[in-house]
Amino acid sequence: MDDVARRAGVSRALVSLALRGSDKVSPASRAAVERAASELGYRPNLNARNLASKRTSTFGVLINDLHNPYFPAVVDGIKRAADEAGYRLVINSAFLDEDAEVAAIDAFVEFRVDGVILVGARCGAAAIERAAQAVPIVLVSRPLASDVVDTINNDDHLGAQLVVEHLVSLGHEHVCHVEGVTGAGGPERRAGYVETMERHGLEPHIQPGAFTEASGVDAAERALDDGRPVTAVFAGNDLSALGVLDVLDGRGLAVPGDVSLVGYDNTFVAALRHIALTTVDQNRQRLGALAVEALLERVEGGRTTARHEVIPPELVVRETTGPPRSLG
Amino acid sequence: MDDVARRAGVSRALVSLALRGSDKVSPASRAAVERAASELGYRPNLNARNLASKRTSTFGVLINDLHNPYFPAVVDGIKRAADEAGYRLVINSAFLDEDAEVAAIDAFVEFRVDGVILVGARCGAAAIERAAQAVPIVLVSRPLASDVVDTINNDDHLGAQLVVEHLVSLGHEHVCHVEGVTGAGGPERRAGYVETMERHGLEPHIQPGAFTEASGVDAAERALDDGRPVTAVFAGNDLSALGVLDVLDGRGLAVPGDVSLVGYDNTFVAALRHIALTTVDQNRQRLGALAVEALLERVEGGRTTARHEVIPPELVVRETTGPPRSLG
DNA sequence: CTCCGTTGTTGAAGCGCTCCAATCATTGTG
DNA sequence: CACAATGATTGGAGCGCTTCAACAACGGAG
Repeated sequence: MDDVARRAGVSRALVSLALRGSDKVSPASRAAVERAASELGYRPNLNARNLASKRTSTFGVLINDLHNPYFPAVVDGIKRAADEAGYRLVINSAFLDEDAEVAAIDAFVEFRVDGVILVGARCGAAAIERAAQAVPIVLVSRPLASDVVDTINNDDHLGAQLVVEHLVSLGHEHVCHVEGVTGAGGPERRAGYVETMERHGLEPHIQPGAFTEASGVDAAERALDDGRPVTAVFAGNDLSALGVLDVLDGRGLAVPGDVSLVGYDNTFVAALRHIALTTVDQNRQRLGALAVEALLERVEGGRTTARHEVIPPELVVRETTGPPRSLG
Repeated sequence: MDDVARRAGVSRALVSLALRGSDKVSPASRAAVERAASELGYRPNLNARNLASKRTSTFGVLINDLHNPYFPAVVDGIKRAADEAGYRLVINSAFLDEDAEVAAIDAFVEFRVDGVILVGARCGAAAIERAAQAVPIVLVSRPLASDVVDTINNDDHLGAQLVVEHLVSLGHEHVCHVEGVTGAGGPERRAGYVETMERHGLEPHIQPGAFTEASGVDAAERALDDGRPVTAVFAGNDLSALGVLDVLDGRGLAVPGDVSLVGYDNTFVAALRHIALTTVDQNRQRLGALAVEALLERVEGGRTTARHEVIPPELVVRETTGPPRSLG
């Protein structure tokens, strides 16, 4: 930086101002500085800048599992909103390891990011609230009743309701739900399912599961061997729906001819033409954008109370749902 | 840090040493420092540390497109190797935008990361080589004949050869290849296909395409309407294979009964039981691990010449390949 | 009892930037 | 023509850490 200043014939302070586009720099010196900088191949040192200015203009984004096709769209939304607000992003993934998650959050704190977005974090609430004392934190896709961190979630209860309404309107009465016990939103989806079924005077039929393809396979086999009639399956997420689909195929049951199938999340797999799964879209881009908005409110707006946002999801009807055979 | 020093009754310098686990600190003062630090909730400032020590112990990882299911496994391998070597990771994604890619690389340089790993980067070679003057760079999944950056790739030529050998050994003579023109590795796969076909005295049949599902659909339709017989399709990657699969399904052609199908990459989609696509595994974890290794050789080993690694892929036979109907 | 090698500890000098108060140059006003 | 107001520029302090030469304390060898 000294070199740049000397070469441009100005002081270091002016170089700093010019390079950051301050408006109190004469066009002449700005040009001189820019020429000198590019001739010297000068790159400002972010560490020094962050240290001196006591802010990083950076948000940390922690993704619980990079492998999960659910996340990219959320990060997409975050990225777009952050770009617009002039913030940089630092992404990290914990690959499902809780300790790694906490370590990653700590790293964000040590780096002094201006805010942290946790997407689908699995780690304990205590660790999160502790970190929240040092930096604003917003949780996406993980409900948490806290008054120190913000949360942004889709309305899982409503999403499940949409699914059941759709199936019922097609004429289904025997809708089985493959729940996602541990996963985020699982309990809410289940509750929405049960409530809506009962409102229509139908008997809930729940098979335990997780948010994986394998659990979908198990649940489907149990459901079909159970004895109770099943004309439609509402899987807890797209991945488990694929497991169900496999079993249906394997048993020669046509979809949606014999059994209708619905997933949740609208991941790109559901959109593959060869699968064309009816599912629920959470509007993940919006989820990400709202997370950034919440952070900005705290960082630049000075908000200190927690904000808990719940946005409505949308049913995406594709080719795995239709009227039950008896009506067909 | 001053507070910690005072509370522990030692100097700031000693706090620094103790917190980084130096071995020339007495157990007594180490304990005192650690207690003081945790009581005060002290978090070292990474920016200050990086500035003072002139190294960050961090590698920057740039993923060309977060949405592509190809990448997570590579990052997984990188993460594991970096952890082991005591390096932190900073991940970023450009979402297919070349300018964003260059900007992200610049950001890595400004942050003074110790090394950069570009996974599937699309941006111009010039930009990469320029950045390479400031920081060691290794390219994964993007061949580039350069003597300033390292590259780590799978042997696409060999992979294609494995595919053709597999199909030929099943009895296929009419193997169509849906190429991936622009994508990384596309040309090499094509060349491997052509060469192996010709070695077996078979006539190559190539349909242009890209590495997307939609292009697979188009290519498959063209191939089937073309007039030439087709008993097997070798798609450039898994995604385009899914497009092909959809067309085959739509036309009532059984897979592999009427037509065999092979992809490339072994993404998790290929492994879905409902799809069970025969494909080629690049050993992406290894790719990532080798990238870290290459970086370490430069950073800690002082290597300055370029290293170009090509690792052999493996055929993964699932359920979309079988003997052609005429032999069945 | 002195001298020296260890081991543990410290003060101070940076690292490369930002930011503030102070300075200088210029223009407009009565 | 002096004086204030405005705009452009600068020197220097300071951000929170690491590093290194220098120093204190201490036991063992001569």
